[in-house]
Amino acid sequence: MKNPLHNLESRELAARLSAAEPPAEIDPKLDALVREIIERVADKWTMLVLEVLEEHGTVRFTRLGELVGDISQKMLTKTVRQMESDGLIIRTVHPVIPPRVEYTLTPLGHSLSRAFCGVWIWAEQHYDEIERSRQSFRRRSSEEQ
Amino acid sequence: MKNPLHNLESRELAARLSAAEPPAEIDPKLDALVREIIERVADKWTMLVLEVLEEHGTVRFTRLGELVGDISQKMLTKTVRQMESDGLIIRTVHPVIPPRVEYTLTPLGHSLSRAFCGVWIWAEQHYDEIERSRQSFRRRSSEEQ
DNA sequence: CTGCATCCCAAAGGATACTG
DNA sequence: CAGTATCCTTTGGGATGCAG
Repeated sequence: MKNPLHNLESRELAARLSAAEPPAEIDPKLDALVREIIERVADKWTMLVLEVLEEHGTVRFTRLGELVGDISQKMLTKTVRQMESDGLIIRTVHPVIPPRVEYTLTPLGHSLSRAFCGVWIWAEQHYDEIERSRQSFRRRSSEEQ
Repeated sequence: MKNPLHNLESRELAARLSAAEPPAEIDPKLDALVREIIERVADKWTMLVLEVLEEHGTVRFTRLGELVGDISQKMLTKTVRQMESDGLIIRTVHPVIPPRVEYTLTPLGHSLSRAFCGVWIWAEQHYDEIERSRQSFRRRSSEEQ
């Protein structure tokens, strides 16, 4: 029992067995898997790397870091390893000195990029609305004494 | 200078001024704003709460926690406060005892939900592909001695 | 150049107790 | 019920040094 909010099972269960709510239309295992993916993928560095590779194609390690922005090399390494493991990017090592390692999106990575594209557009369209909302929220918060 | 990967400005700048690369088509300030939104919004708890509210409409605090899953009440509070500040949800307090606080998506929240919908679908369609990719990655990693 | 290893600090997040 | 406050542990993530 990890979730402290989950201490009402009997009541919940009874309500669920008796009541209006349909008996859960989704497979809980699949749901957990999908959630795990969402949690993994809803990560700022992952999304930023994805975006950079979508825009610039094949990119080397250091250049990738520059394009992403304020990311440490440690986080960059970690992020690309994870993305490689998930099949989002391929990592090509050219056995030369100095080493040359290139990263590029896989078809799976491109498909995620397209899926996430809607969120970028949304952010561009609504950032000012969010900004205003934050200001009014701060105002409301401060004026309640 | 926050990014240790950024120590090549002079070369970079020269290359940028001289070369093939178009002189940056985007306003850096706006880019920073959009990135901040993405970083904020590409958060697992935010996305899960968004999804729950999209599916269940108006929901009370405790019920929201149950539906989201393994979230502590501390994180739930923090997440909904932030989402309220960003204008994604509205929080309605009914002055009764025991207190009744209800959360529901704003139009802005719904629009983000729709934008992020593509990622959910992507996750459902590709989770098995990711799973297989991870397994083969682990295999490749372990067999290189 | 592209990392990995290490140390270290700050932020995320859980557990528990308490309040209106 | 819906939080806030506190304490504590875990993780994220930067800095630095070193290796192939």
